[in-house]
Amino acid sequence: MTSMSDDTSMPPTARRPTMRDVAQLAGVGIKTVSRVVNGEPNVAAGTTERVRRAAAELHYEPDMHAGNLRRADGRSHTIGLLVSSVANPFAAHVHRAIERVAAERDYAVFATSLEEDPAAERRAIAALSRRRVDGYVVTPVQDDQSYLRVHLDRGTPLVCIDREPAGIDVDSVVTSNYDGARDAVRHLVAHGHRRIAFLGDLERILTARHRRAGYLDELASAGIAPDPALVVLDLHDDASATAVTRHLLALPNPPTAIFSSQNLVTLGAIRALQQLGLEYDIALVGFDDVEAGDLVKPRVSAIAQDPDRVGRLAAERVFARIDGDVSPARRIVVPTQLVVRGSGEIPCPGA
Amino acid sequence: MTSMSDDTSMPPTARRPTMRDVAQLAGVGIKTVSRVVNGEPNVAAGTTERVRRAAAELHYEPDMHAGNLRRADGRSHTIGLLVSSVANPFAAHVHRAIERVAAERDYAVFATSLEEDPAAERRAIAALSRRRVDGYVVTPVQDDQSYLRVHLDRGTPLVCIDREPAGIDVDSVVTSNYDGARDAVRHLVAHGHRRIAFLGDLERILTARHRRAGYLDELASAGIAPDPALVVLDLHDDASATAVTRHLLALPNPPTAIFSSQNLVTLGAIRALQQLGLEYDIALVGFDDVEAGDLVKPRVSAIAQDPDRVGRLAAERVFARIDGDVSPARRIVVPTQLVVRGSGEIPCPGA
DNA sequence: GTGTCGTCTGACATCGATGTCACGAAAACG
DNA sequence: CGTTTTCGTGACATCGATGTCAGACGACAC
Repeated sequence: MTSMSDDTSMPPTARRPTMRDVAQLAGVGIKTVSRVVNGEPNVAAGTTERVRRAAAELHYEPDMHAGNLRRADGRSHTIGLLVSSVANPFAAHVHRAIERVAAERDYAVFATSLEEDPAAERRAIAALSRRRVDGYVVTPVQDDQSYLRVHLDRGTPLVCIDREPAGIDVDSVVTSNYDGARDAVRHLVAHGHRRIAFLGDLERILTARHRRAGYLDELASAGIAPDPALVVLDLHDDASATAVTRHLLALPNPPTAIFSSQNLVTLGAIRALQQLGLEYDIALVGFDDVEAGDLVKPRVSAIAQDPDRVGRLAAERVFARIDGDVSPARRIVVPTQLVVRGSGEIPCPGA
Repeated sequence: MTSMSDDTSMPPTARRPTMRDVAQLAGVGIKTVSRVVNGEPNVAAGTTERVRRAAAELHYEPDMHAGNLRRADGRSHTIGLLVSSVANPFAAHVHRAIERVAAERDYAVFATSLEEDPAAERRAIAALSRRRVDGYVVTPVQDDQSYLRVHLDRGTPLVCIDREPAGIDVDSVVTSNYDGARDAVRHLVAHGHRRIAFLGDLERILTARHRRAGYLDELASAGIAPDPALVVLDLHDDASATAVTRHLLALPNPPTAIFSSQNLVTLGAIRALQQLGLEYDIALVGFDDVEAGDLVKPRVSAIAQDPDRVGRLAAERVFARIDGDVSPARRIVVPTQLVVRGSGEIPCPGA
């Protein structure tokens, strides 16, 4: 007869010990265990020791959620992060920066990808609200965030990143999209270019519109009339960017420079230039730096963002609010930086 | 006298409504609200409607944690993900894939970066355990995961990704590091190379050791005696990789090809080659594809991993376990793919 | 008209913890 | 030495929800 009643390997699920179990084993009241676990004062040294030993023996882990139910401040020590996609390099670095700040305070971070879907934004907020997060860091997708006011009124702070909120008055941390775009265009103009193409991201996205505005305004202040044929909007992946770039360069009167407004679009443009063998003839500045941008030839000039700083500042704002800061909403602009590497300094042939 | 008692903008925190509030407003018992919210049967249509209206009017959101306390299955509908860094492109894509599977089941994902710190692994597990996650997906950092057995025994499943677990018998989803490395070396040998340098990641990391083993074994089966001078280990960033590569190429008898075992290291090697003007003379294959690898010249050949598949499979395993699957632990290997682009096909000059 | 049944509903105990409070013992005070 | 304080401790109510159970009611069969 083989051992059917094997004690050590059979049980698929052992019950998770509670404070009561620890209390019983230590021979004390449940409240005393609570005191020891939470480091409250007025527990005899010997008692503390017994409780600790019992807790360790049972591998006891307190249930934060049960505790929060009764606890005065009711904090879940959890925040929620909503971004376009956790796989997007910019968002991923923002995430890492936020996590770093959160870790210092023993906060855990829920991350959710919205993929530019407005419905996903509401769903994600609801899901996190049911989990009672203490605060949100959000890349807004919807046109209007006023539906979030209820959460704010209940004391759950929210900070917007990358894009400005609409309909609510909350802290935001944004990149200087408009000024950055102007910098890019000014740089190209300074190298003699007047026919500068613009490869824009989805117009649905606020920052894309800001970059377009910067492009147009800088052209205007340089006294250059924009050529509608050189302005292409609503690009969001590199394949379409490649196709569009090839098309632009095949025009009878092609651009001599390109300002691409987003990471993937920049990669697509470079691919087109390489295919046509024009990478040393057409100037290119991209918004948002590309990994390995200094290994491509010519090396890629870019308007670099600072995701690390965006994330850190956003996290600091949420935690300040969680800590009770009730000062007026702040709008923090993180400047971009023109990274000069080569592709943006190709001079205009005619000039 | 200005309005000091402004009702609409003053209150910093409004109380969050509970089921009791909804019940009161709807004129029903609290249990009936619970029934409606959870879609339980046997509630009159009119009552359901009144409750719904009351809940909507108060913007009621159920408290999942309070519910789980009493609920029979006790699921928190939350899983934890531990990776090297959420900013690492490989991990970020794994994360996205896991999130996709989780979203289908209304699960939220906690992501934590360990940065190869063994202590961080234990801290993260403890933090998530206190939050009662239903499962873990972990990139192990510690040498021994047997301390996790308690969690497993309590019915919280764990799946390892990228690296094999040690000391516990759980599902794992790993890349074919060893075979991938052999593929890389075989490819270089096929192009006539015999002096192939190896740029290895931190030896502390299991996968790094596997890649090194693959490198050595493939050399051996090609009848090539490894030159210790060409094997450099413990590289983890691109600056040191650049320096080491420059050093190797300055040797009296330099390598004719390089196999770099990790993303950042590959970038560093390319930089060195470009600085020396040798990028068309020295063959290079990198483990793990680099973004924009097809825009660099020569285009970068690589052993590509499939993070999307790794993430999806890992998530499927965790959820299967959460659903009660008690079949033996499975080890799933996701194959790598050799991406031929140019840098790896540079022939050996002598041959 | 009466008994049985299914539907609809709410009172109450409970989940695992913390906040309040009261009590006994020891310490500090006069 | 009596009295006030402080310390150390546990009983109990409570947080916001769900599980159990019993009761009210109307429909239906006899």
